Amino acid sequence: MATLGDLERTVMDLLWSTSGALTANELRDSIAVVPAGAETGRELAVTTVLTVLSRLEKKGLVQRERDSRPHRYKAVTSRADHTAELMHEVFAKAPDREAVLARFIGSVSESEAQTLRRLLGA
Amino acid sequence: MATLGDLERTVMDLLWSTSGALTANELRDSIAVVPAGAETGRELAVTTVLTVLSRLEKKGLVQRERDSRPHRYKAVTSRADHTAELMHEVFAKAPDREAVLARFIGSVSESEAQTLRRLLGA
DNA sequence: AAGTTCTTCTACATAGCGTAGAACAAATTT
DNA sequence: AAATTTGTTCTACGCTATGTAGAAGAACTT
Repeated sequence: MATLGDLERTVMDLLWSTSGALTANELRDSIAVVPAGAETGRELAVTTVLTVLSRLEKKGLVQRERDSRPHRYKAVTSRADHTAELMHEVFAKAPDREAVLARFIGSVSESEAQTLRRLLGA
Repeated sequence: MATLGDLERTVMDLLWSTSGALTANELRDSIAVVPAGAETGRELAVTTVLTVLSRLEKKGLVQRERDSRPHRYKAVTSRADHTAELMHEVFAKAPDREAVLARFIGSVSESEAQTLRRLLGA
């Protein structure tokens, strides 16, 4: 799976935290409000957002509703799915999986370990 | 942590599967023998390997022994450590960790799940 | 000192991403 | 329907990461 750039990531985060589908303009507005750090709330050009959306669509992360006129975009998978997929991708490439798991487990918090125990169930 | 390119990855894999430290020439030779897929076993220029090694050093993935004359290079962390770190990095960025864990667990094999149970102890 | 071997510097091509104007298409208004 | 507004597509440019390596400089050998 492709790596996401900063803006791509921002857009995906917005789409992921929205149940419905969003238009390029809605996204543009939301992004302007959330500038990373102390930057001025500069507005992006809508075309910029559209370009990013097209790229995300090509990457298979975003689906576009072409019927409604201001096209609406939504994430294809949930953020959790996406993250888990990324993790698994990295994991699958390793030849020494057991060792990886051991170290990974060592890096999660106790509550997360708890969650894992529960999920792994009986 | 930075993403690795193909050649960078190849070099790291070689370093990871070697206990000792390797020289640029040794790496160059090994790479020539292991061309991805059906490509011809073309040799890289040593300088190419050296450039990559410098970049990996700058990224903190490789340590260089400057005392011995043909400098020797070795991986700073084990592959398992590196992989686990990458996984954790992705994981940490997710706001919905529980969901991520659930999906991740769903993607690992039964034997790996078994390993996880064991690692997580009683 | 001369020759050989190794390292560093510099450089170029390609690809991904942020960015957006220009041109084209569709909807809305008059 | 013509004009105007709104939205989409095409094209493009700059920057950075990466693969690639020659040229030049440094160090070791003989």
